[in-house]
Amino acid sequence: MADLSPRMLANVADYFKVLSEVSRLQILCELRTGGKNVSEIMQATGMGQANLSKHLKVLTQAGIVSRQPRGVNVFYEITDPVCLEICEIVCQQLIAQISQQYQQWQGIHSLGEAPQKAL
Amino acid sequence: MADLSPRMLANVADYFKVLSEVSRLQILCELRTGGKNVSEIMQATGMGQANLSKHLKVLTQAGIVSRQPRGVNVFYEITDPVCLEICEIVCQQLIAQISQQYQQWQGIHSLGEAPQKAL
DNA sequence: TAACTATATAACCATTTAGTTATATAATCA
DNA sequence: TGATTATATAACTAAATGGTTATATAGTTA
Repeated sequence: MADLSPRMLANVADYFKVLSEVSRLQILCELRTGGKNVSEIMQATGMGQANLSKHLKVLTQAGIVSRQPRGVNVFYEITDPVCLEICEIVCQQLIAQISQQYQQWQGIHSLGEAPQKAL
Repeated sequence: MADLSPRMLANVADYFKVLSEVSRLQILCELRTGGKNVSEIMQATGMGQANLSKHLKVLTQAGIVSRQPRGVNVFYEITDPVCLEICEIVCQQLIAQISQQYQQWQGIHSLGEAPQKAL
């Protein structure tokens, strides 16, 4: 954290809040491989139309995706690669946590028992 | 995002949710330079005692900080450097966004006007 | 053991927000 | 222009959550 002003902390918190909903992460997952219009995202995620529209608005206002009307459709695209970057980092961190917990569990249960069995 | 299972998405969302509150970011800021006990964090942040205790529980359960009772006091410490790493990345991203917006604004307002004045 | 201090928890309130339903807007086509 | 389709918005409900106050717990000291 380069800047520690309350203002900056609030902005960082807001950014994380946008990424703290499964529905919005789903949308970003679908857009990873390229932009899509609303109907395509709706079909891919199975979300309701109004709900999807609201989440897309949140992502757009956060500057994470861009909105481009194209005739009848509206095309959304990820404009902030950082969001995917930090998702990736968090994924790896969570996997590391779980792996670490398992190793601790294994260590506890191998005391005096047959440790090779678990492998 | 390496894994895209709904389970993993939910875990990622939960991780971001922990970081999506100013109070918890404040706590992490205070712990950046080293562990502190509750009283020290309370004084540094000005948070209420019960409120602080709840936030520390959330951070602990997320595996981001560790809890170590030491006599009467309880010592908290960051155990997950990834949380600071991604905060830093988001900070830089937000600064880049604002800088970019300013340059766009500047571009618009320099059309036909004296562009050097703004500098 | 009693008093004191540090921390955690319970109960409560107010606010926020995700999802749904219904409606509005805007573009296309007949 | 009217009908149709795609997207956005308004209104509402239910659930989650941050902050506060009061109380409980646990370690320390007299």
